[in-house]
Amino acid sequence: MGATKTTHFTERQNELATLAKALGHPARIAILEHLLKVNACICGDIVNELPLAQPTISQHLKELKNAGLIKGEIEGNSICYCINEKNWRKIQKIVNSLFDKFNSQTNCC
Amino acid sequence: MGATKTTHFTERQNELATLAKALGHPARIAILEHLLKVNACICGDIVNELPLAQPTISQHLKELKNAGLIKGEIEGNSICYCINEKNWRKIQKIVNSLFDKFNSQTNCC
DNA sequence: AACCTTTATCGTAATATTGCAATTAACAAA
DNA sequence: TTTGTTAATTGCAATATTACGATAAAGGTT
Repeated sequence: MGATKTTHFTERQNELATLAKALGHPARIAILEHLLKVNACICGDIVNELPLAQPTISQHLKELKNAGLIKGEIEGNSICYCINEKNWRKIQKIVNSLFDKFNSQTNCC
Repeated sequence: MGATKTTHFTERQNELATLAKALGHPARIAILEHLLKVNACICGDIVNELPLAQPTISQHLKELKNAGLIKGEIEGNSICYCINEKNWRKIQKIVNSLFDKFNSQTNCC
């Protein structure tokens, strides 16, 4: 096979996995960190920052956008990407909800 | 191509991406949540919990173990899996170090 | 209009992931 | 030793991801 059996898992499990997957590539981490660093959503110069071709960057930006991590606004003939403020903290909470489930008191080994 | 260009990114970016990747599948989220729920590291009955064949579960467990999220200890002829206490919080911190970089004051859009 | 700049999309090749049947390995129990 | 139980490994098919050249689309500039 190879196809992920998403239907067998809960909505929440799939959502969390999808978010993690979006973060699961160094180029996308690098893109996010660049956006976080410059704060102002400087756009296509991400291509100059990273050692990847323009279509590849564009593809990664699309995935980050689909995951809700970033947003892009048209500005003249270029596009301004930046952190999706509305979702960022929400996604952080979703991720932490998994990590916070751990209780070291009752862990057996 | 298709091969991820890990060499072009920092150690940290690759580490974070690898961790996120390990979390990037609903089956692995489900396995982690089961381990978190039962607290005692009940072992191979994960296979009974999830709608996946034993070799598939075994493979997912291996990936979670490689990522440092869980550990497995031999106990008789079965193996006891549980959350890797030592790494769990550390990994949570690594993930949060990304999310905490966001400063809504200076975000432009 | 013709031209340039910027970004998305298409097409395709290389590689990685997912899933499982079959088998093996390791150990316990009879 | 033989048998049973549990989990890892192997081998392979199906699918997904990654990367990029070529091209298209959209808007600005002259």
